[in-house]
Amino acid sequence: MLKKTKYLLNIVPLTKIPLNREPFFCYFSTENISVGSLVSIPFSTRIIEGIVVENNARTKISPTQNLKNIDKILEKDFLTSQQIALAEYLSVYYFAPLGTVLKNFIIKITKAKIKTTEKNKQKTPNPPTIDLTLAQKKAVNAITQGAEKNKSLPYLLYGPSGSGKTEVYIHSILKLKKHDSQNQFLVLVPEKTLTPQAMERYGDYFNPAEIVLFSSSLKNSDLYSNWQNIKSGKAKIIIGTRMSVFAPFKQLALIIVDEEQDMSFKQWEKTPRYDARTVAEKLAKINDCKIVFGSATPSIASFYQTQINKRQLLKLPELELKNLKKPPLTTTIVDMRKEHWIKNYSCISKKLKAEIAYALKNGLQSILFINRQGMSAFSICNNCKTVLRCPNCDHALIYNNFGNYKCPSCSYISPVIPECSKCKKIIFKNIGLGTQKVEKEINALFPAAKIFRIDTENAKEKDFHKKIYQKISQGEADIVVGTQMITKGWGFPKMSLIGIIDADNMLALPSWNTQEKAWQDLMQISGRVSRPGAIFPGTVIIQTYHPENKLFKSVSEKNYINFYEQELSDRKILSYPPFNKIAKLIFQDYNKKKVDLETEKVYQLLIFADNRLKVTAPQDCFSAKIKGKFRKQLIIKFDSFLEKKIAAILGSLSSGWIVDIDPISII
DNA sequence: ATATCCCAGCGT
DNA sequence: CGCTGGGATATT
Repeated sequence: MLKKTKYLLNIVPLTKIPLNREPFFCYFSTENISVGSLVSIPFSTRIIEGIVVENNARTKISPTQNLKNIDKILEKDFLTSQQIALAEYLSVYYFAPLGTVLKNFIIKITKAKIKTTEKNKQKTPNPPTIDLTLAQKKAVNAITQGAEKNKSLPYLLYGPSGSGKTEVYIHSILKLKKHDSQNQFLVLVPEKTLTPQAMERYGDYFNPAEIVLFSSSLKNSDLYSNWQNIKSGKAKIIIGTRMSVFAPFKQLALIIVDEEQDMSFKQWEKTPRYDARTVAEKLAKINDCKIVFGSATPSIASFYQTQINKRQLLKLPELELKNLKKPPLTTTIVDMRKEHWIKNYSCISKKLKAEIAYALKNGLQSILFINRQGMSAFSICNNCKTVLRCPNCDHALIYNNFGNYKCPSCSYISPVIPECSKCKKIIFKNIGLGTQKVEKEINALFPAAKIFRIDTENAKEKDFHKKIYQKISQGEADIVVGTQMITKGWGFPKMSLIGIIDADNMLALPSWNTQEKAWQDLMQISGRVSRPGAIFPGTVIIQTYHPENKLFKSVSEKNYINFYEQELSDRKILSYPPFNKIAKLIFQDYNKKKVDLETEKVYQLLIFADNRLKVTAPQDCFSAKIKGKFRKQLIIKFDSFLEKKIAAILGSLSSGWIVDIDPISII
């Protein structure tokens, strides 16, 4: 009689396990289940999910110890070995528990209905016949050269908007697809760009059945069926947001990171705080495939890589198509200090007012960009000058037109007549600008103009974007006043003027990459009036109280290299990336004293660990209190040779700490 | 998630 | 001395 064989499995439970412990646990199973399988296991008093990371495991646990049996097999071969390798990399690099990381690779299994749209998908692609320019051909050749040996460096495809980067992507894919029809291609795009229009472009060249989207905005069932199609190899072109790096690729041949400079590739709100660009590069290594980063305004980090020969630069000149010539774009910097000399105290300069008037007269449209919603930045007590703050978050409250004050951080709304926390008086003065204030001023200046205001305040309505888009393109708006939201994607043929009302506001927050962010935003906004196919010359007016800032000069000249070199030298002086790495450590707790003690303790620990380590003393976070929790942070700047020392400390931090590697901001 | 362990703080 | 509540800790 055969003795019933028991197999040992090492399994990572999909839950938070402290970093300084082994992430897996050992279980018995009657079946030798393959690595990557999804199982359920008894864990303490509950049943949870886990991923098998080793089978036939030898365990250090003595035979006398009672190991539990796994509960059941949920799905064999759920994750590929490449996915597990990638998860392990993320866990180490970002100091995130492996179980938490693996959760990101799990797609909720739903009974995906067989799509009846299958018939729809039979439409055959209809590739336009376009002759690639010499530069485009060169880029395609570089990217696809030596399809069998993939030891090539990552590429940076650098070309202005309208230089034909997408054609390079598509033709590279076509070529590699021809080389091996089983090849898969990942196109990573920023969150805001993942639209049906983005897919149409690819739909012209590829059979729609082999293109899938991958993003959290998809319905669960769609996401799961796309996930399965990627896994089976049926899906060849995967277009998706940052989370797509976690997809179960079968035979990945090329990764494209489009709009590489976009900050939405970094997940900063929750663990793992990963950067899809960093992860994609690792993904390319693991899958032995090629990777291309594309941008019109590359990130400093990426361009620096080309300078130290870690990335290969491919340049595309502006396309000069006969009937799609870009109209000229003039960028003017307006010194707002001079407006005061001519007794203009409005937030609209004389120059901007004249340009708006000109646009109105000629039936053209304008955008006024202001980086803040509401009527003002903050409000102070008329009597004692105390700033009106949120009781939960300590954040300055923002006045809105309804007479009450709103917390931008936790959605607290004050009574219509709040009182000063200090002197109990009820009169407040609004300081600074907001969308509502600008809207009001414009209304006063141009009472006949049709004005649209776009900010998170009114964007909550369903299909708001679609409606607004339609209204603007039908000419129902003369002037659009808006925040960040208006910067992406849109292009209207009659849009000819952009006014940046308060450019200084973009530089107000002191972070290591504030200038880069402002540069990108300004370039992005300018792009709204200088699109190929636009009919009228574009005008950009930048209003500032600091016209001497070199950033504005680079922007008005559209000189990336100028900006890059200036910024790089500034960063070198301050030991910021790309010369050093940054880690942001935040500790939060309801008890303020505990926060003070804990942050000070870790601060001491860090500075005693190595005196070459640059650590800032504990400081209040930009939002010193969020939802009742007090927050303090430490910023570490470190060279890669100190990584091990840092790792030892970061790995042993108590719960309550948030670790953000390569943070998007240090405030 | 939750049972359990640990210990400060307190009452007898 | 024991009881209790809260926080930290371990979970195979």
